[in-house]
Amino acid sequence: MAGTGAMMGAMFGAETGKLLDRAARTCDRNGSRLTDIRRHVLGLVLDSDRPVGAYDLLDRLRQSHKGAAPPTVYRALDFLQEQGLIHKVERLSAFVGCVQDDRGHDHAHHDHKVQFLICSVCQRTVEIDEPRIADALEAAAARHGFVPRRSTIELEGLCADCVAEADRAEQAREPG
Amino acid sequence: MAGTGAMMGAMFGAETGKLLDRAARTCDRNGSRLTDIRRHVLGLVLDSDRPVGAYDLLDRLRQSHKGAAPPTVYRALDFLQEQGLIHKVERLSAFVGCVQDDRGHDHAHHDHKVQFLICSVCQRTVEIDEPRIADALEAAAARHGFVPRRSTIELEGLCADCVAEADRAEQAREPG
DNA sequence: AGTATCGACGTTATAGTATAACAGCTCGGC
DNA sequence: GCCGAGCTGTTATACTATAACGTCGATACT
Repeated sequence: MAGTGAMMGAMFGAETGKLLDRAARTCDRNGSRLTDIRRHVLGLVLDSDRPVGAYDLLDRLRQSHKGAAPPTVYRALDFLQEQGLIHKVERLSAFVGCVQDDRGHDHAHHDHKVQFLICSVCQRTVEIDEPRIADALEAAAARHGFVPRRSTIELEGLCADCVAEADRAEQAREPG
Repeated sequence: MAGTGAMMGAMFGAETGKLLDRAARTCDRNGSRLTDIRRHVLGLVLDSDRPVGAYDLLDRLRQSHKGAAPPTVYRALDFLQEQGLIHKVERLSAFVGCVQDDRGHDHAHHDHKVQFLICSVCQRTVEIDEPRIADALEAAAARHGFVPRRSTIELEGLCADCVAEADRAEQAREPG
């Protein structure tokens, strides 16, 4: 019986496990509690290779937490967003993990400077971090006397893989 | 009985009326039909000084179109977005008008290069058009082999008016 | 130990946003 | 007149999110 927290870790792969441990340390530093449910939800998000919707998470969470209901998962998601451990992709109403380096840059600042590239075909979403984009937006805002708080910068289109795939399909139809 | 279309125009103010006529010409040029319902929904959006939700529009639409249901308004909204006559503000799940100059710049291009400043307090939302922001985002996308289609660039914060209001309230509490 | 408090969670109900599916109608071209 | 395409009517339902209230357990202070 070497601690239930450690048992939870075993439910995810090694890679995810490392990230979860890192997240736990982040929460410790913030004086907040990464409970079993929160840790589990974070694990589910991290284990996915694309953004996950709240009700998808709920279905998966129920496999281990029978009593889980929508508020269960939304509360966990709210917490994880506050900790900067996940982000919401607005266009998809779905969530992606964002576990930084331990000594990673200031999250409070980082949090509203993130950008996403969202593939319309495969839904895979990558986070990019080009401060100049958010900076340009904030500069424009300042010219309107606008005080910024949170930005949503998302670009929907085709990822490199799906472009290549589409090209291949095109070639097949018109081999000349 | 001088045409029902003209009668519809009378339901909105002069300013909105002009924009509606302009929108009608845009649709003509595109070979698409600005029907009564679509025109009415566009008028309601244009008449509001802040973004309007679909079900708000539905309530208002029902005052003249008794049988209107959610699909009625969503269809109109889809059409108007395709025509570039309105935009959706993702953070609010609400819609704002965007009727350009008659000889306005290319809409297909414009459409995915728009940015919004959204006030958390009063909800008023202004559209800004800083090509450099969208350009920077697309340049970053290109470096990932990503082919862009539509961007969502929204900044939530406090508009100049609400900042001033907040300052005044602050002064009142601490007059020193 | 007693107890006040606070944060997390359980549970039920409901609000808010959006679309599926199919039927009927109208308008313009033939 | 008839056909086809596009627009609308209608019903039902899916999906996303939160309100409201009760319980429980850990913590800290007495």
